[in-house]
Amino acid sequence: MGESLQPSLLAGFDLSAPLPGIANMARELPVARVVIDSAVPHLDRPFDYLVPADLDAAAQPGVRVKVRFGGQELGGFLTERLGHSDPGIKLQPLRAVVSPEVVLSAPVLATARAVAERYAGGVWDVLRAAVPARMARMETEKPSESGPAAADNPPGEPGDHLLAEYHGGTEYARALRAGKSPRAVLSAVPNRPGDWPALLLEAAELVLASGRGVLIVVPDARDLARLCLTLDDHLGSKGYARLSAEDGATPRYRNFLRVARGQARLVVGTRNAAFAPVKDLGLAIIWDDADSSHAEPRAPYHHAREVLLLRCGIEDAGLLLAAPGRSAEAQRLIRSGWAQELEAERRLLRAHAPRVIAASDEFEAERDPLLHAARLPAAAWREAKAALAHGPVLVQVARTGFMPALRCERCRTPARCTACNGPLALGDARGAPACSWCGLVAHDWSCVECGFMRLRAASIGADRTAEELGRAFPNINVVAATGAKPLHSVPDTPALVVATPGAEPVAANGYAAVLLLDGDRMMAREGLRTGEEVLNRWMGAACLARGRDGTKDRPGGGTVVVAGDPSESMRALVRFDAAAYAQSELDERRALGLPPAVRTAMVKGPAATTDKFISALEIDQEVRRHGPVLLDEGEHRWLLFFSYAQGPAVTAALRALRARFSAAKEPIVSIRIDPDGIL
DNA sequence: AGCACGCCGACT
DNA sequence: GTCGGCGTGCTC
Repeated sequence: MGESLQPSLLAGFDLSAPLPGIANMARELPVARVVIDSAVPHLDRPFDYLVPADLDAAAQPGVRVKVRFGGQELGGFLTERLGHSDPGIKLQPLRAVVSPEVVLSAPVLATARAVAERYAGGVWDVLRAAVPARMARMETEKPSESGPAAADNPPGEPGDHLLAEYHGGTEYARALRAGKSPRAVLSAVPNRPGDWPALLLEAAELVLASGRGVLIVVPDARDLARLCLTLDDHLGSKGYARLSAEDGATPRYRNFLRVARGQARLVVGTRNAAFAPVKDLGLAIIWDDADSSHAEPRAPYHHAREVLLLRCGIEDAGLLLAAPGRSAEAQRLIRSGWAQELEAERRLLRAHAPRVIAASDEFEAERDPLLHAARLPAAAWREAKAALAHGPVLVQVARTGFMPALRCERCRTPARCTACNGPLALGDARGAPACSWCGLVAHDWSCVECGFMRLRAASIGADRTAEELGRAFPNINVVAATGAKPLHSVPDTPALVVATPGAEPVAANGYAAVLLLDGDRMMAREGLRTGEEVLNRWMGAACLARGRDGTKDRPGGGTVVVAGDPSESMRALVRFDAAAYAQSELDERRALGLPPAVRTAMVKGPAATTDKFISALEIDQEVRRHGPVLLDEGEHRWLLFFSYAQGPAVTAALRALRARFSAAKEPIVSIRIDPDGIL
């Protein structure tokens, strides 16, 4: 800004009407620039305040402050100290420094700004996710003995060469150790010593040894628990900091302070840990970036992978995207040359991946009513039966409640109510199917397409499946693990473990078999990325199975049975090659001009305002505009398609216009950038 | 969300 | 001539 040319320290102060306390302001750098806690779009910019002399010492960049803003007291972060402000503005004094603790570092602020730009959202919304709520007592708590992270075990004993099992991995490791910041995408080989936590730890230790900090972001509490077991073993619980919203506000803030104070150089956590103020970040690692838990469910709906991409650019840090499968976005980073691919040795993958069997033999199951009820293909039943002699068997089913949707058994046409056209379902009370909208009981249902008179459950939930499997496998212990009843691990004893995607417990020595039962149901969801999501869920579960060959610490013979109609996803699972699948998906999207080969924005709100918003948008003519789509309650939705190169200009235009509309008191339009699940 | 400032009507 | 209606726009 041009004010650096302004010679007078006092420019901008109204000297004719001194403010209270102006005589007592700080002598050096008397102006504090503050981002305020306001969700109002046109107030999403810094405001300047005067620093009273008594707050001078505490008013450092990065601290929480209180300010007076248009009649009310607001919270905020002090971002800068300046010699003077813009001329012609009466500055208010800073009301208070909430705590001298520096909780917002310069690179994190820069990242938050970049994230807000990318997602056309407010900086404050990002900061709220980035900086955990203050817990005042934690600030005075004396740090429990051992100071900076000290590894009890020197880095690098068992499994020190896991990265070397990938083409380019040795060079990648060397670069990390040498203080460089390489970027890579890796699809992890399962059943290696210590599994993926050991692989990520190996990369982290190389960077720690180079004197820099490391950040590891995982999708959820289950993965975090698994990673922390490994870290506790190798570094001790004091050797790193763990940041997860699920740990609760107090431990979260305690750990956050250790990071902010530079007492922890290795940080692991869930999505918002991507903003952890790690000092001198050398490497950020994201595990399983295709998992939807990495997307923040609140505005501006940022994704941890994109946060880290921006942050690594800002801090010149390395990035490692590691996963059981491969997201199309990760594949794009390889294809564009931004990241290198660390590809597994094919021979190694063949030996350590489980054997995968595709079972599409519906008619076999029909002969056995028990298997039919549990919708278990005969091949799956045979494999499970055999595997149960050696260990636990995982059964992955689609996420849904107790109430299944019904279809015609012969032609698969969804069964609908004759009165209101609502979907028919079986309640938990056994009996005739009923409409789940109007409740009308369909006594003698027949298919409107083919006249067939038998129904089949399109899918049933984990609880119901567990019940049915109990009947198909008498005398076998059956446990269910779902989002509602999470279970992190199961013992290495024969049992059937029914779980929904993402909630699969880990078996101590791997599962003897994994049955993937609800592929058709998961595939039935209309959506551009359905095939990709299904493959990722399958790969995630398949990687919990034992390998084809045994290793010295794990038996072999692992088998995966995938049931359902043949599909590209199924073929990719059988070949255990998510990278090739992601590449072909990406090629297809590029040809069609669809995400993630292009970027998208969704604008939605009251019809008139939204249409006006779109026509007032000052963006390149080449940006494709689709709409309006009429939604419920008179709302309109528009979709914009634009290239990655056009991205910054488009999101900047959306942000600027949103601010203009907000200032003009137009109703709120909601904007989502690169939303998942709309297309 | 609150507060100032501003341009019209009603009243001491 | 002055007080005050609330409509519009800004808030460091």
